[in-house]
Amino acid sequence: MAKLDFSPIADTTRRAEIVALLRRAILTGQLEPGQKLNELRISEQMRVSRAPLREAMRELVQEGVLTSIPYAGTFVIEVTAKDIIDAYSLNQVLDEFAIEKTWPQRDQRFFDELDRRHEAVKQATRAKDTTRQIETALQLHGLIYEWADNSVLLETWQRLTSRLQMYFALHQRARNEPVPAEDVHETYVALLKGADMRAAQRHARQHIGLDFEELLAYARGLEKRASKN
Amino acid sequence: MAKLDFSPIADTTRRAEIVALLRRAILTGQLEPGQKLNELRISEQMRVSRAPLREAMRELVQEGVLTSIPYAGTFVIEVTAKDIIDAYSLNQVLDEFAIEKTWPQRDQRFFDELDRRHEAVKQATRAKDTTRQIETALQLHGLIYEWADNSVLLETWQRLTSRLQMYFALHQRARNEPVPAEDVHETYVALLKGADMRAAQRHARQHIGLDFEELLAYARGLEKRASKN
DNA sequence: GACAAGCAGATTGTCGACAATCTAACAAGA
DNA sequence: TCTTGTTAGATTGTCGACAATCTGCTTGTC
Repeated sequence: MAKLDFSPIADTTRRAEIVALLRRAILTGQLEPGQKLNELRISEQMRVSRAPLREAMRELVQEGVLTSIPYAGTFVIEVTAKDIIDAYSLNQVLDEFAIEKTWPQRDQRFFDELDRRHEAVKQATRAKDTTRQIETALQLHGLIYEWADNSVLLETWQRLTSRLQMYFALHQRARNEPVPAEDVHETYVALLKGADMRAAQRHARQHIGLDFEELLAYARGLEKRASKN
Repeated sequence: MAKLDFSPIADTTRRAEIVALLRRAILTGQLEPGQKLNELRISEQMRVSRAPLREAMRELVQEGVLTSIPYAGTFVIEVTAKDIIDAYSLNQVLDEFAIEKTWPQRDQRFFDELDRRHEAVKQATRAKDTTRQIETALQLHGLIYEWADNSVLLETWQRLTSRLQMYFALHQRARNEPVPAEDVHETYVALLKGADMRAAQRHARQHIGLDFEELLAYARGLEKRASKN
């Protein structure tokens, strides 16, 4: 018999679908930071009872994109400048580690996948689909984590990604500008294919630092608005 | 009026208590890796309905100490040698980062807290309370994370800690030996009080590496047993 | 005896209803 | 006017029952 590896079949619980729906709504900014999630209203809209909805919300709380106060409600997390700084500085450290672990494991499959994801970003950019652009850019960036062969690291990155995606989405949504058409990932991809690991690590630090400044400015704006209340 | 800052009052939901109970049972090794958690049985034992129990289990799944398969059940995670290696190597990186961030913020309160936690470890060691010894040692270790002033880093550490605690507990339980009476944290504490940050970082790497070898041997043993089935 | 179909029991997933708690508006008193 | 007590409404937390799914056994067939 030919050895064929099937992917696990999809989770067919309502809970899993609710998690996906809610996560997407949060990460694309459709649900705004600080907003309260009314269980009854949402469960009616989704045509689902509160039980699986509540379980889904528990997962997202643990995932870090929701926060829950007993008997008061569950809310989308607030975004502060400090949160963004914290997430980014940790991300830099993890990037370095991921690159180090991935480096000796790079092979043709890695390079192919790298190109594939890079292409996906370019396509989303051409289509001016900002949401998808953010998604694909993070997926491109996540490859080094998937290749690092460290399950705990990968988990950590995925948690971090949720927030980064949310931050970027809010940022994009706020400035409401056409996205940059130039390809900012060209150098990154080239360095990952190259022979100088240190250079790749350095670039990851700086490359990330680029959008960081903008993001930070946005977060500071948020805080200023909040303090006026 | 005297300015007194109250700590937030405790969560008084059944769910929160169930989470605490289950987590403790898992992290102390009372619930063995791979073991299935029967919802009905547990809910009856705790005199609680399945709803809050299930929500609690969702949290622990997301926390990484349980794993869930739809319509099949929820299980305590299995521990493999690779998991331990992964957790440890990430922990080393995070330690370095935490020390770096904590370093300029060290003050008298930090040193006092350091001594307090160190004392707690020594006390647990004298009392030969292995469970508590693991707990307090991890708390001592966690101080640099609390002091680093990076919420995302702290979260990450707490997730990692859960597993580390579980690994240590299983290890202790397996070898069933009296715990080391000598104080292995003396140098670590001294270095954190000192002036040489690099030295502290180096020691964190090595100090952790110490028990690591033993832990790894235990994990390898586990895998050997598993493969016999 | 080997094997597939089908059935029974157990377990998880989901539902609708009730209990506990919070919030905000209002009334009463200093 | 400010504070405190009360109450009604809304919302979250919890419960017990039902539906969907899985597992292992039995039965029948070859």
